Amino acid sequence: MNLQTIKVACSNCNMRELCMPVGVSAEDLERIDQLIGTRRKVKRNETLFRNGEKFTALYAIRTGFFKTSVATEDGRDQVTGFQMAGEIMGLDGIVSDFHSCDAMALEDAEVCVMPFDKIEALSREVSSLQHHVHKIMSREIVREHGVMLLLGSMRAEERLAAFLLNLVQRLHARGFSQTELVLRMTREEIGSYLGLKLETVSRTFSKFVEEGLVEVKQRHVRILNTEALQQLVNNQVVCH
Amino acid sequence: MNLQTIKVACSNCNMRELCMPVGVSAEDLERIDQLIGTRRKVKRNETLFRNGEKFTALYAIRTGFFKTSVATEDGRDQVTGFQMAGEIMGLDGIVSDFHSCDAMALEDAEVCVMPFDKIEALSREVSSLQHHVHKIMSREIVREHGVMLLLGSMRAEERLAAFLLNLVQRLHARGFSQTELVLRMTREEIGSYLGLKLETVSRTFSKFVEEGLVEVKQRHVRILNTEALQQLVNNQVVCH
DNA sequence: GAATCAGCTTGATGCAAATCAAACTAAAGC
DNA sequence: GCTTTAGTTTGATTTGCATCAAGCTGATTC
Repeated sequence: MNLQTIKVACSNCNMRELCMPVGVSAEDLERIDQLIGTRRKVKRNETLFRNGEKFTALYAIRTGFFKTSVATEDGRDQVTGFQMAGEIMGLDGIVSDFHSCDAMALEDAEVCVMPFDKIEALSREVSSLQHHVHKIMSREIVREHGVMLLLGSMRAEERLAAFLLNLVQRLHARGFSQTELVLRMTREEIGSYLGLKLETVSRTFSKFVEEGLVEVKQRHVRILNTEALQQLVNNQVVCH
Repeated sequence: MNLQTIKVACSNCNMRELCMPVGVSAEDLERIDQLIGTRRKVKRNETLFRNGEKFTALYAIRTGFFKTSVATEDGRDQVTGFQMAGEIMGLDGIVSDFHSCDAMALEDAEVCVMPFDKIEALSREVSSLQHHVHKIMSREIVREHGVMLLLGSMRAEERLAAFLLNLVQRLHARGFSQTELVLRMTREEIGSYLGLKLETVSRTFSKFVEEGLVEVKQRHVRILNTEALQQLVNNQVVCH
């Protein structure tokens, strides 16, 4: 059983500034605390929700790392994103009341379950929460625009560089290193996200290593030249 | 000057069932009418909003056809969608208060301007409107998942087939033919959306014509074999 | 009605990434 | 410890789409 009934509070959660609106009165914050009915633990390789399941809640990641993916009838699938602590999952389910993608934990994880009817009810009373929910959804739309740009118009090197910089930037915002990271996903999952085959991902990593842009040891990556990666993404000629 | 101050009402707009929540009381519908301050006409090749402009409102298309696109610093751009009557634009601006994409009319158009602060205020009072707004944003997220799948894992033929079927399906929902359509965009714009070059789009159209799947005369397209196109998208072998 | 132009088609060629294949590595299971 | 397995790297080859190039079509302008 994955459900815990111990009461938890956003007000003393260290992810608060990522999940929750800022500048909320103590009174409103207490009400926002009520949103979270339960927490749920999800083990590595288990799904938080699956395509076709009834939508009931949004999920805020407390710890762990997820991937979301969509699939076609003929079995191809596409990773649509990687999510880490403080990020919200489940927005895909609102439109039809059923989830339209899978969310799988890539490492043991814990999420806060926020029943969506409660979110809507409280949003009607706390306008900062209302606006926050709108921003979260808008942010996801804008993020996906960026992925479309990547998939539609970038070459393999540019895609991988953009991917690494994005990951490390988000990790940095969570207090981790700006230059070192541990990949929680396989080369195949990276490839699926970037519209490449795993061999191409591997070769591109090797190329970056040869060029001295990164060090790679299995899933441990150290970025040696952030600027050069950034220039790659911007399609600028890198002067050696 | 593109602003009109004549009062317009959602309650007697024939796009209502596309823009607005269904099953709303007469009273609430009257309040929803108040959302639309003005209409705005946008001529072909003019922009409704641009990347970097202040976000103030969402726009519901009354007539006409738009494309939205994002650009990188180095000049590449990516069409992120084509929008038609009844669809909502501007969601990208909520997160940062500034638009992050361009919206350009591909034919003379008219939109309803819905100031976002008014939407939020009324959403707090009319829960059906609130849920409707959430659904519109969720629908956009799910749509973009589909585009990611297309860009990340489909071949040129599959992409174009999916594109045509999607367009014709949306047009059909608006009372147009299930088999005939007029493309409002160039081959280059289709290519940008599908992650292909215009030559590839053209060649793929020609291939479809050779195979008897469609008739193409300039921008007029008649679909002759919907099922075969659908099988192409699903990557199934088509038996001849 | 000739000239211009944007958009489209088609052909020839090149190349980036996919595919096929094999070997390597590290972790997990017995 | 040895075996198995999932994941990764690297090489050889193929291929689908991009690129380059030229000509075509229909609309617009003078």
